[in-house]
Amino acid sequence: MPKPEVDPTVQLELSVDRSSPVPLYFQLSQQLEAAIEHGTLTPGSLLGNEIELAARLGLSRPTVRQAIQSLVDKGLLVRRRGVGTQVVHSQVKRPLELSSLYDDLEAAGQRPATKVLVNTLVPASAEVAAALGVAEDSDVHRVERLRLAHGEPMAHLCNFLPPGLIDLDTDQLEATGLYRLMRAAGITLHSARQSIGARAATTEEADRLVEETGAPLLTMQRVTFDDTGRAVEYGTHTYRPTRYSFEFQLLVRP
Amino acid sequence: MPKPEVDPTVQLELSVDRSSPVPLYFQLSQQLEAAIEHGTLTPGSLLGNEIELAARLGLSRPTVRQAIQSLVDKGLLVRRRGVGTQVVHSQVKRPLELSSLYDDLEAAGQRPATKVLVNTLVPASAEVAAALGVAEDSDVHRVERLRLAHGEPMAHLCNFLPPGLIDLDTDQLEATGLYRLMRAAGITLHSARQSIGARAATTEEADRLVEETGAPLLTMQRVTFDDTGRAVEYGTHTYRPTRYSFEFQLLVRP
DNA sequence: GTAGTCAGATTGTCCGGACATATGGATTGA
DNA sequence: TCAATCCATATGTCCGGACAATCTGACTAC
Repeated sequence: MPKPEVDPTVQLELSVDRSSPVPLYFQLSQQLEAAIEHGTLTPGSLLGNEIELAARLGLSRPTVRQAIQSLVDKGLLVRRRGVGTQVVHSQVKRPLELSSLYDDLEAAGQRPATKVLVNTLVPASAEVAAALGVAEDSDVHRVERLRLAHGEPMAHLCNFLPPGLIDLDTDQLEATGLYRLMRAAGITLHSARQSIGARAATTEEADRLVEETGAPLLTMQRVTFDDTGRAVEYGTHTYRPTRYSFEFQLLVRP
Repeated sequence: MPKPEVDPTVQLELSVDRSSPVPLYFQLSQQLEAAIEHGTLTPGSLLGNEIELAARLGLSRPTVRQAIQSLVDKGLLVRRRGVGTQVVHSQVKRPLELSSLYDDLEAAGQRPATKVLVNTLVPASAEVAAALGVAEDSDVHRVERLRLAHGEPMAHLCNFLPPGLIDLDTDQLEATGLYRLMRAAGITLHSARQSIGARAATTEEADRLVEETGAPLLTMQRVTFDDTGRAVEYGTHTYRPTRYSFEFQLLVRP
């Protein structure tokens, strides 16, 4: 008598292209992720065992494991020894990337607008010098931007960057986000140290964001490092809490 | 003429115990992490190549790679094809875990105190029912706590939990954090969806936290899921922004 | 002197196999 | 009936090897 449970990957069209330069494990993980996203692999359903999956695809078990592991790291799958690998039941979306406000807004379908208020070289204050790891009073870029959504101000972004890293063109800054410019300049972002808090708006801050003096503001400070450990950006941002909040998904590392 | 550069791992005392039940790759990664933490492996220094390292330890290259990879995932190491693996230069500390306020405070050396204000069963409101995935008006635990540091209120924590999961003892809640109780009860936390914002304090909120009405408050909402996808906790927290802010480190996933 | 080329070094990907270990259900025993 | 034991199953760990892709630096040609 056959088991009533049917392995859902059997019906799934999985295939790899060995002539492609894309790694095999990556091809597989992308197909599995698409199937989960699309609902073909339903939450809670068990993936067929690794051995058989490898045999069916003509791959080795380590390759299949590598594909599955990458999805486990993303929080989409859970493995249980002696049981199998199953699709996580909850709605995992973004495991908290180093997010750019610009990308966030764009993903939400709100075409963000940016107004560059300041784009100059200034001597580094003690605070900025410490954050960026440069000498005090040495020249650093200072960029101040106002981010708007639906024509209303949403956030005030003040950033400092060490000189020589990137060419800061005002037009480009208004057309896209700072992180995209940095990535386009060949900088590989590695990590960032963030601090999120709140405080009452000063009169100056309130004027910029069309709020009342003393209104609550959401604040974020961030230092971003590239993979050599250099600080490549220091930012102090203020957000209107009625228009923006930080939303993200965390994964518990096992 | 010998190269002036010396492979720092040569001086390092690395060894593995094959009789131990601890996986070999884990033993190695822990020793490397300790060496980085301790400063024996200085930032920017190159790890010896994987082949030689494996030979010296009597391990296979996949095992050594697995150890190194786990540290790369933690953001402590960076690999470059054709170059080698080097210690990241910046100060990586916490890659943002699913943090418990209690643990955070304890790690900061502030012995946190907790006062349980409410610990009862209540019918689930529409909001709570939606977050926890239970029927509206069905019974759920409601726990309200005041977290104090140095005798001053720091945060007000309001949590809802589905029934039957855990025994909520008021004394235990005052002695430790909620997450520890859940882990101790055999619940494996998997992920959480968080939202951080700010708003002005209502009179009731201000009274609880010894603030003025209208003062800015930092707010956090969170739904936590276990590895079966069940929502195991929904919380609405308010923090005094002069006493607390969210600090964490993000890693860019390559 | 400068640019292009080439070789060595190192990680990235992949294979096929072996044994260990935890899980859950079926079998067996009291 | 209920509890303990056994066993099939699936993942976890580990091995040794092979070739490809990429980076660096030195060499060569112009």
